[in-house]
Amino acid sequence: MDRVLLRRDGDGVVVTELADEVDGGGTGTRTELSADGLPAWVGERERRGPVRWTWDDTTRWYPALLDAGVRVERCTDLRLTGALLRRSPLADPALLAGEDAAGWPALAPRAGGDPALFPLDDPADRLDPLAEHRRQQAALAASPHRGRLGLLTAAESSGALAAAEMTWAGLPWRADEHARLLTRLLGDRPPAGLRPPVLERLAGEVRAALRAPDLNPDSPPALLRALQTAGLPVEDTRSWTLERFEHPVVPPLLEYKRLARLLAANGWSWLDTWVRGGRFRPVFLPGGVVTGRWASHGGGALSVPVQVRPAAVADEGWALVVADVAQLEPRVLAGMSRDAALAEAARAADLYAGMVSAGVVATRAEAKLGVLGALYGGTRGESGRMMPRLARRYPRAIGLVEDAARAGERGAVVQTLLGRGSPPPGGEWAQEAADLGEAPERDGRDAERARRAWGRFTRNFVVQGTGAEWALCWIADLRNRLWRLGGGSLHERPHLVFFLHDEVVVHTPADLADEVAGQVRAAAVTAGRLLFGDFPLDFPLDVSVVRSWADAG
DNA sequence: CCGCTTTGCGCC
DNA sequence: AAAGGGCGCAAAGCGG
Repeated sequence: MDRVLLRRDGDGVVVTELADEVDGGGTGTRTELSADGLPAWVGERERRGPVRWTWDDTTRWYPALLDAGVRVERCTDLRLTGALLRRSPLADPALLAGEDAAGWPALAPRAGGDPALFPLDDPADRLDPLAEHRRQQAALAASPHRGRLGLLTAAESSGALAAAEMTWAGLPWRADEHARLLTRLLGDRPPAGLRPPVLERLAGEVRAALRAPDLNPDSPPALLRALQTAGLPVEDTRSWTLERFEHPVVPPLLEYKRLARLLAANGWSWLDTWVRGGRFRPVFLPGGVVTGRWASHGGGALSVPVQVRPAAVADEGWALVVADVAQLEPRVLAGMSRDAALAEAARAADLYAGMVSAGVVATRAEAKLGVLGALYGGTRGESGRMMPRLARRYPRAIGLVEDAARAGERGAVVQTLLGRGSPPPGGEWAQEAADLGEAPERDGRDAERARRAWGRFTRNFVVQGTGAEWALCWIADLRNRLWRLGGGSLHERPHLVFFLHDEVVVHTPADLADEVAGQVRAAAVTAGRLLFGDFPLDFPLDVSVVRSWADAG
């Protein structure tokens, strides 16, 4: 595989052919290009044969290439792979140290919006991508688990390409459908600063039921006081708290909260801000979550409510292929722990049903509670009562998450199957996480509680993180399969438009939709093999071919 | 007035 | 005895 390094140099670009071997280390042909000339050069080189483009950060290079109609097959995103290697217990930190090494972890992705290829004073320009590449190759080569880390870094980089392409293509979004939906639920769009009619009516009902004529139901403290004055013994105003009470205020208040949430999160101003030219274009941030899940920026992409999904509609003559994995995390746990009994339950399309038929638990609900408790560290109530039974029937799986929890409690770092390391306790991420939670530790009990909380985090980390690795492999393989299905440029072929942890949406010409569905399944099989080899484990998908996202599932 | 924190809720 | 993971976002509240 040829490897070509790109780096900015003043107003231009320096392109260097690299030898892929570490020791070879030599650099070959060096070409200088203008920024304008880059896309054509990349496109031509890509057509000539397989290349792994090596650059500091995909968000700094790829959007401009896509705008110019150039799609690349593979890359190394040094920002992302460096972050992986520097935190991985499978890589030697000494090999990653160097003069400009400190700048790499600090490098932030470019959050889009700014189409300029070369912004002024980019901190990335003070970094040396060739030196960083050599450090990373050395760390990979010296790792006792070179294969796993190599797969992980390749998958992470593919994810960066997929993420950029998804933002570029956008999720098809019918603003007219969305507006119709809002009007149906909320009434006509009000002038700025006023409530829509339906909310105004519900607010009136809430005020009447609480005998609080001036109440602003959007203010939690005011609402709490009004509820308490009306005799409701509540300590907060959450919906699930209110649900427990029979009081005339509850139905209109719950309805008010539901609709106020819709207005605030996905109302008319969301539409104005985030939908342009029939597309919703969130920015996806691969590796944005410590576990390896993606984060997102803009428009709340990772929590598009079911309520507004009717507005995601394929173009005329096109279809959406929506696919999600059933119970990804318990299946991944079965694979990484090589727990044959849990894998056997996972043979069924519904893992929880598989547990029932194996006689482990009596009902599906119990199975789900027990499994979620094992993944999250829930030990209270019914979830906790299931644990001994699960531990007896699935000793390897439960043992793996228990070990991860104990490791976290004693301050050790844990890792995913492919070697992503958990953040160290007491480190930056841990501080932020703790700050969001409780007050500083004051005594032994608080310290003990914090240790347990960290154990729950590391317990979940190994499973959530390995699940994210499966999903990365899935979309990386799917991305290439989709490219081979069609012809023309990216937006003329079937292409990914959305990804959410264990779910993908593909926008495709309608006549290719069934083929796309097949490729989505084939990619899932590939992902399972890449992570778990020939360990017998199913990842059943729920795949729908639909016009609107709302019709999936 | 701004910027940060808190609250609550959407997704997995 | 108690013990539920990860995010993003908007509005209200609060302090400077």
